[in-house]
Amino acid sequence: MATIYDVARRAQVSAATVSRVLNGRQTVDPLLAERVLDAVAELGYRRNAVARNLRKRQTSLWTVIISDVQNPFFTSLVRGVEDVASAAGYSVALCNSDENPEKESNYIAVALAEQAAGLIISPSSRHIEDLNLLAETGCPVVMVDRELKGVHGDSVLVDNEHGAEMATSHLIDQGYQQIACITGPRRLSTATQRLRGYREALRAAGRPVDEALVRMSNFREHGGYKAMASLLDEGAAPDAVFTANNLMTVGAMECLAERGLSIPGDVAVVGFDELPWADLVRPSITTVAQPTYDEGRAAAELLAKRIAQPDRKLTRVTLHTELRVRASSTPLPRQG
Amino acid sequence: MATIYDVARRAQVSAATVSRVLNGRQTVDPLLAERVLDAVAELGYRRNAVARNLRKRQTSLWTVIISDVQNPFFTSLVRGVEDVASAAGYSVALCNSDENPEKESNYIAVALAEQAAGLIISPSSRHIEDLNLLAETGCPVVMVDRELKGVHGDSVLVDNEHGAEMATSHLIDQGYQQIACITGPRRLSTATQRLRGYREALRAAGRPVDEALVRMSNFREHGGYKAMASLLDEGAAPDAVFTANNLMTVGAMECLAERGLSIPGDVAVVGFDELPWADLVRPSITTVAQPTYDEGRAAAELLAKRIAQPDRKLTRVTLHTELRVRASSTPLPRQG
DNA sequence: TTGTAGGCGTTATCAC
DNA sequence: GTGATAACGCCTACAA
Repeated sequence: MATIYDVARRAQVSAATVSRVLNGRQTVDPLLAERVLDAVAELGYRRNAVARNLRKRQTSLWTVIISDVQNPFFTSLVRGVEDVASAAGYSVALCNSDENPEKESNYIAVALAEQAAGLIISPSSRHIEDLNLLAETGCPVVMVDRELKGVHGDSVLVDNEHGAEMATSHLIDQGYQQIACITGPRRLSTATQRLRGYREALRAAGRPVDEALVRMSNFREHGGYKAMASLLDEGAAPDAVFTANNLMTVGAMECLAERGLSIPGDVAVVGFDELPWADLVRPSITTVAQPTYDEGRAAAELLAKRIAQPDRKLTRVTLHTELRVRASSTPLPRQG
Repeated sequence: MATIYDVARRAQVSAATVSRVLNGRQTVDPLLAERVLDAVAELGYRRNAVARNLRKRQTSLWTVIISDVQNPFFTSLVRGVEDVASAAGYSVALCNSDENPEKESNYIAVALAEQAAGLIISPSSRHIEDLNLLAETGCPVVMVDRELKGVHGDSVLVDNEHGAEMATSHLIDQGYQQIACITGPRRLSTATQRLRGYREALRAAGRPVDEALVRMSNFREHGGYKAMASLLDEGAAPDAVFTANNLMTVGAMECLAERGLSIPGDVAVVGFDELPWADLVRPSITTVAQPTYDEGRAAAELLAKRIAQPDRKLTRVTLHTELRVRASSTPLPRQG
């Protein structure tokens, strides 16, 4: 590979001049600039980003750590991040923690070692210290989807509690009596907030909260399946269920189908998060929809702003969810 | 941030010794090693990967460029890559070209500038020269899913033609007469190979290939929708359709549903690629399934091998597809 | 405006 | 086995 010195020699200027031409900040004699550009083209010179990063002590790479690449919620979010990032001149490296604390920790370490310019993360565990270390060394951290108290960073969330309340109230309004809830692991703010919304809705309607109707699972498809099975097997006899994320909704529905239970005839279903191709699934599923793409955009915008002004006040953006009523929770109008 | 010199000073050794301890290749007096490790812990020292990469002239980062993060086919593939990569001590940075040649080109340039240790790509355009440049500078390239002739690199493919043939023959066997085909853009090998398999199956059955029944679209959901609409509107009157990827299958089905056409009663459907949650979709869809996860693994294994032995013979791995017959192509057993 | 020179943090090559 | 010392390729005071 040609270096800046090779270019300099060929253009008969100093390496400094080459650097200046390439970075375009300072004024350079047009004649020299042209010679440099010619030499660059002739040699096929490409700047070594590693050397540049070492010298400048910073990269133009953002690290994005999401907790599940296979969940369409996150991939849509990533699209939002990418669009903003590339408009702002950054590249995005996506990492998949797979809800695995060890992998997450690993990727945080890589971001630190590689001097990432910024990190956007949907935390799947409580690596508060690691994240703060990152922030201290000048790599701003933005949390998305999930909150992690004690981390010095901006965050983008949705009104989880409100969304869960809407979902549950809707089931109450539809006349269901034994409404179950399948939520995620206690360590994740989304899981606990959605559970809180469920409880709040019951309380507001004067209903008791029956703990036998609540399951904490793992936000994965199989987790939803197992939780649903456990609800049915242990005699809680739900006539409706609120599932706190999209993959668990799928799992729960598979469990119901396997047992020959009809939706919503035997058990009604409302899920948090949209499912892609919702229109191909029968029955179509009532969901609490999040603005996933916009969450990604918002996170990226916060990151870009913080890089520009490191001492900016910490901000927390909350976006809104929306209840989309479909067939899985509306028993009356029987389809022909 | 502490540097290696800070550690050296604290441990009262030279920087070289610290480096040796950290890299563990050479033998170091256990006493000194312990002092070094203590100093590392006390200072919270973390090695600067950028400096290390500059000096070693190589990274431990793999770049993976896929053409659509939102397509579950690719996310599953990425999981395969990740598992092998992390076992081999590499980190994976995922980039989404979004079937956009410009974005792709950009990410290739980044991989080059950042001195990636290797690149796995599902090419969405014909940047043959860029990829060869990469390969020449010591960053091996592995192509996956799609073939790009003239690129110096290994590749992992599936038997696209055979899969398409199975799909089409199956429709013929089921008695369909007017079998349409919706495939992807001509520049992608997957699109042309699957089209070829479709034609081959018709020919083998002694059927004419009616070009009015063929559409080349873009491998996206909306593309499948439009192609299906065009088939219906322009009077080709298909009674079955073979769609050459998963997203277009969804689009085509949506189009059929919108027009009140039943599947498979009015039009049968067989799609290439599995759909996630295929069991929730009604009717369930007959597909040509690919071993997506294994494709990722295979690509990663080829990359690891090539890094170990740069002069290894170029190899091309072909994995097998499998026809999974479901309800969308089997008219007879009417479901109650 | 241009060139010289030093350093970003590591690792590799020498002597010792 | 250990310690100086010189790169790796680039950017940026500073001097000219």
